[in-house]
Amino acid sequence: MNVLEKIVNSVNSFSKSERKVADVILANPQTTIHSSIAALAKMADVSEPTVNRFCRRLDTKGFPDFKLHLAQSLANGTPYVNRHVEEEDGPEAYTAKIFESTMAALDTARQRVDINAINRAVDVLTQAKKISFFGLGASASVAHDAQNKFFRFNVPVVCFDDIVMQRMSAINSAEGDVVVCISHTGRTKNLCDIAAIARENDATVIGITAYDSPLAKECTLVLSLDVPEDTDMYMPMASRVAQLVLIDILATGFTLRRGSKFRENLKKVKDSLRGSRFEKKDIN
Amino acid sequence: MNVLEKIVNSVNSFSKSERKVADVILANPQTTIHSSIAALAKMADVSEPTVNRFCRRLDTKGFPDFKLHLAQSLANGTPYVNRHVEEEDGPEAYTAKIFESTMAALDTARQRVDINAINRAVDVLTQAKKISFFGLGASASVAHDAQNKFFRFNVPVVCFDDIVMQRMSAINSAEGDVVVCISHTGRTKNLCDIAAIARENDATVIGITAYDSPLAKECTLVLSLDVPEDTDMYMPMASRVAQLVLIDILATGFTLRRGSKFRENLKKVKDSLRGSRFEKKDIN
DNA sequence: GGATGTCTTGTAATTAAATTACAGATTGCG
DNA sequence: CGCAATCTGTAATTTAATTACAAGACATCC
Repeated sequence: MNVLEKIVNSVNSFSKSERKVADVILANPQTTIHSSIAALAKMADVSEPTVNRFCRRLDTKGFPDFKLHLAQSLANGTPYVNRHVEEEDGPEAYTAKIFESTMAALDTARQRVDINAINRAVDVLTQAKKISFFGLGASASVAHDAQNKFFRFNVPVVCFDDIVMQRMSAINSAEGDVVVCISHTGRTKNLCDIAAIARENDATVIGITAYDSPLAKECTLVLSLDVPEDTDMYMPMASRVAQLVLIDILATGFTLRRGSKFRENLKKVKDSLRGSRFEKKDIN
Repeated sequence: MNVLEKIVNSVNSFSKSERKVADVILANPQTTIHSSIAALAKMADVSEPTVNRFCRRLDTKGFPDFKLHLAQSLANGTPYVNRHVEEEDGPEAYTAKIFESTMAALDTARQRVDINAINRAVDVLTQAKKISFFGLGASASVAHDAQNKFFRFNVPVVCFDDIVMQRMSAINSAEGDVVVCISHTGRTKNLCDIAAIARENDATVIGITAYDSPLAKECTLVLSLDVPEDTDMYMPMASRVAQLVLIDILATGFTLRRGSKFRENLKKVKDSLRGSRFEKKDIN
């Protein structure tokens, strides 16, 4: 609950002087946050400790902390919370909710992600002789995206969404090869097999999947994104976005590790696309 | 302008020590507002006056005033700012930056997206006889993802990332068919052709692309996502995430339009996957 | 290449602010 | 009316923030 509401709600439990303080604050909250305790005490015609006690009563650590809370209340933000889409939602509602819950998911992913694991993954990827991205179902498109990114780096990279091809590819892998297996749940049997086969053939296996999953057990290195998913929709949504961002991070780490000279190379790749596009001047 | 953005914008005009302060604050803004100037100075490994000078440089009266502004910024709903990855960034830094700039991109996308257009797109999609998703390059994986989602709805859906197949598919389209063309820039020649061909054959063409682009001109309906992209990296990152979220929104709108009975169908699809997976009980 | 001036940064002193401890006042109740 | 409990204010203490100043880094110009 925000502090302003809290003041209004508990106005009855205040003593006479505390109420004076409450009145002044409610009358000019904007002034309050820029006042010292002395100034506010004077405005409310009470003593400074009274103001301080008032702040404590509202579960804040003291006057400065109270001002902080008040400032936030005034800015009145409801940062991203996970909001579920409901049956009767209109377009505005579900659009906003999906954006917000995706952002909330990214926020938790950011907090939980293991930087060390990322760093090690980047290590492994930069030294790879060949990189393979495997995913099935919804994760297949993430694998495709990863291929598209790493392809630009001019390293041998493959991507299969076909179990048979994945299997063949895994069997042919060798030391120095890196296989990235992507699965939100980590419980897709076929993919676990692929990971096992790849490891038997001395490839390094990176899993973008859940900790403690069967797939994770088969991997050399696990990148986990504990993202809450709105299971009501029966579709992987936020989890897959988080996976993509993780791919972006790995790709970025890769380019940074390779140094600035390498970045020029990327520019060349991008420029090479120009021929297939309409120039920007054409349209303006 | 909010203080957080201000910090990011003026990062170049900072001195070495001030920059250290900026980094610490951007890395943990929540902690900052509950810290004393001494604690923050220690975290940034600078002296207390340096922190104070930093605050002054940002047009605040001093440290306490700065904390107030910061608190308001954090509450204001846009805690995430677009931060560019730089050469010397370590894993923590670039990971945080990519997460944050992606969230910032989603935030601007949310604000700029045209709800009416979304609603009409959902209309069109629910009535489609057949849905086709076409994309090239980085957008191909978005098209794949869309296919995966809409496939669950038990509607005829195809997806091609091959120009020839796209062309054939477009030529064979008819009234009642919906073609979704995905391109961040909207300037890929081949895709413009596809859109034109599909329209000539009476299909409805939805473009997930930039306004005023050649592709947009060929479309019946344009869904635009004006997302700022970190062009230094020469890779589509945030734009593609925004596209995916848009796909999620369309898919969600689709299911809601179809009603609750239809949702049960989705559950069935999901349950059907169970056979290919390890049960959750197996691992706990 | 060295000297000079400017800009940055830190140490120590000062000032301002907030908090605590305590004592006086007020109110309610027997 | 008197006692107890609660409330409120004064003064002392502590804590935090700011200022003043000096040392160091850096660039520039001779």
